[in-house]
Amino acid sequence: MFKELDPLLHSQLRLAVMSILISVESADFVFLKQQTDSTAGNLSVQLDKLSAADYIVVKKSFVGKKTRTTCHITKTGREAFERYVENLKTYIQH
Amino acid sequence: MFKELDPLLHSQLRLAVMSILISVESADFVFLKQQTDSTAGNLSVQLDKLSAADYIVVKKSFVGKKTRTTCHITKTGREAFERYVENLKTYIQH
DNA sequence: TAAACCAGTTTATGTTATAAACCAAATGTT
DNA sequence: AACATTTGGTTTATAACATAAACTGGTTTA
Repeated sequence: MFKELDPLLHSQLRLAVMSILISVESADFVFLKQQTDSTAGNLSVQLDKLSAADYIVVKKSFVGKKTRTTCHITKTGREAFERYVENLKTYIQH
Repeated sequence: MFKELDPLLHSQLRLAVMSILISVESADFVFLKQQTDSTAGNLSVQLDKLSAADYIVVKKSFVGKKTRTTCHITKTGREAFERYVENLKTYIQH
């Protein structure tokens, strides 16, 4: 009846991050922080978790002298997100 | 952009319970346990939380000599669920 | 009358989400 | 130049949470 909800995605901030990353080639830390209205600490932790699960890839580079952390979604991440959304529908279709 | 997700509903088991209760007049403990495939302990705790928030009402009665715990959703609960679903759509519509 | 069962509740524990504190480098201010 | 502030994060501490395990109180069965 009810399908399992991937705990990694069933989290407000991680879901928001994935929701952004699924519709964009890549997004940097500052952009994600703005869009999700999160604190840097929280975002940093959640990006780590998503990247540890290979749902996203995090790249660090420089723009001039400033560091830039860029994220993009992986195939695994995209599939997990799609599955999460499908499974979620078993809860909210009434 | 992303709407807040009611933490009380953003929980797999509580969401499943509310999902059932929104489409039925009432449901008893044993039925909810079966449908959600949860343990009695977990279900008991989560029903308490939903009822503490006035999202559901829990009634205890007897059927013969056996106790029966029956639950039904409240107006508050119904509204919270509808809002949760609407807010969730800001995350999954892509 | 003891064992097993039913319908739950309470308690203990590991996990999680989150904020607070921190850090290093760059930039602005006097 | 020196000092403060901002930027772009990471690490750490903590409170809340989800969950399972243990327990309870009554009931049926052997």
